[in-house]
Amino acid sequence: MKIDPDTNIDLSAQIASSIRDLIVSGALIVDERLPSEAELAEQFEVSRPTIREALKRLAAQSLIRTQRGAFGGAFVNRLSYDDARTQLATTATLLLSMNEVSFDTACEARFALERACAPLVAERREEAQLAKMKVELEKQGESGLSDEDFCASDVAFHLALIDGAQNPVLSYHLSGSIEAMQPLMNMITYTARSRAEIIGIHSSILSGMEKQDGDAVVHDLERLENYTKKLAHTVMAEKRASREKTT
Amino acid sequence: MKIDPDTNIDLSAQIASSIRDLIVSGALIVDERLPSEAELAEQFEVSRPTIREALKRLAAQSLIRTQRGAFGGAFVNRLSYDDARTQLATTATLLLSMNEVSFDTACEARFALERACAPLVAERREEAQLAKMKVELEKQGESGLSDEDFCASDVAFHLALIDGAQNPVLSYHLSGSIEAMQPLMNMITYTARSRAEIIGIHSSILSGMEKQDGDAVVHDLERLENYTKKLAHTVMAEKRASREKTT
DNA sequence: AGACTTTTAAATGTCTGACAAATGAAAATT
DNA sequence: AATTTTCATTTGTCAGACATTTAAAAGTCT
Repeated sequence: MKIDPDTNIDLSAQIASSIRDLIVSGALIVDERLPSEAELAEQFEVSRPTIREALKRLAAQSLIRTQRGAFGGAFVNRLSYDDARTQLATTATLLLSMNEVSFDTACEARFALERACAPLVAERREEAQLAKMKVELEKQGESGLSDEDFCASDVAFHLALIDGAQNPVLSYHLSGSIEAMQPLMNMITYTARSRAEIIGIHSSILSGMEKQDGDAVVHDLERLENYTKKLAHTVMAEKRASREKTT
Repeated sequence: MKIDPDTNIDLSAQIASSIRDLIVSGALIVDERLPSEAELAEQFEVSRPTIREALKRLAAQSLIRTQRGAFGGAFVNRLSYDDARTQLATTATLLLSMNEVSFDTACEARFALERACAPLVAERREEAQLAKMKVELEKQGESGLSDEDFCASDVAFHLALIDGAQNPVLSYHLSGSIEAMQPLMNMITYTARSRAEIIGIHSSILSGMEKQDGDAVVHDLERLENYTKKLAHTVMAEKRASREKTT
């Protein structure tokens, strides 16, 4: 193992990249221990701090974990769905906030993805999901509920929905996207939205699932998408009006 | 700014986390310069190597970039779709390889996601996408094409398809998932697959798009999913048979 | 005055060496 | 045999130094 010091890329980035390749390719398997920092430093012919920076890069991606003490070291980490989901939600959030994505575009993507699993969900839904959705639906009807809690319950409702597909890979992709977009939507629309309207649609989704009617669920999700977009347009129009008034 | 040294968590992880929060919350905006490593070390009351490890963690997530020299430093990075896609593909690949996801589950998720954008694609597709898909389709018919190149062209075909939705958020989620899963599928099925069969379905997808017939595209994607699953089952049955023969 | 070159200061990149803290194995003791 | 102590190993953190890069500032020449 050796690294090219002539390029202007960081040594730690190169080393991280070559170790990452070993993990992704399967040459290093889950729970396998990497050589100690001192040994890696020798192998790559760099100093220990450089190796450490490389390992921290990998740790930031949850590719390795480290343990102190004798027989400690860096171990290849089994990437959990939870870790992956957290990363995806962060990335998706930043992608939206930093790239001037229009509300309609984000909204369209979120609902297109959710509708993708509606047929599977309707077919496979089990009592556990239905019960969870019922609980959230009732919570959304409570009068003392804060906007934050309503939003959180909204997210929980939709996460329960997609889990109904019984497909962890699908859940991973969708939950990341929903967790990133729902707060954004909430922030924009909470002033104008009617909880009753949303609860009505949610309730209809639930009954569609009970009847295992995928088409009905798809249709309700379309209604929800349209309602959300309409709200956003209303809010934006109001903002524009009040801005023009002050100038 | 101060950090708790009494917990078991690395100082560099805590510092990275608190800077990450500033970025995600918008307190630090794109292209804003962070204090120099020496200043950060003073603010957080830790040494420079610890600060550096924290910054490398953030760099690994493409949240910051660094520049050497006077007036250099660490800057909040605008997360590009490309960076985000690369990260998602790596994460999704590892999620599949490390968590014993069945082929059917991965395959189902990949096609459910792709079908999600089929209606949008059919409606909005432009000449650029159609042309790109035509090019790939012709390439797939060339007799001298290696398995690797056929697979790469397959990926390119589907990426062009989803780009037809003209929704970068959707493209991000889908391209990551396709890039992760297609090589996996290829590895499993390349021995048994019939290129003619796949090309036939691709060709049908293309004509559906030309006619802006979303339902037809969805139907063809279902055919492709079923064919892929069937291939995988065949291959696995053969493997099982040869294993039993040797024992 | 304007264009070019040189200097310089500031910042990251890397290295050396050291000590602290954790941790499990092995040795010593009861 | 069970418990305690010792010990070696490894990561976590620190201090200080030098190399390298970079752009601004100063200096020089036409």
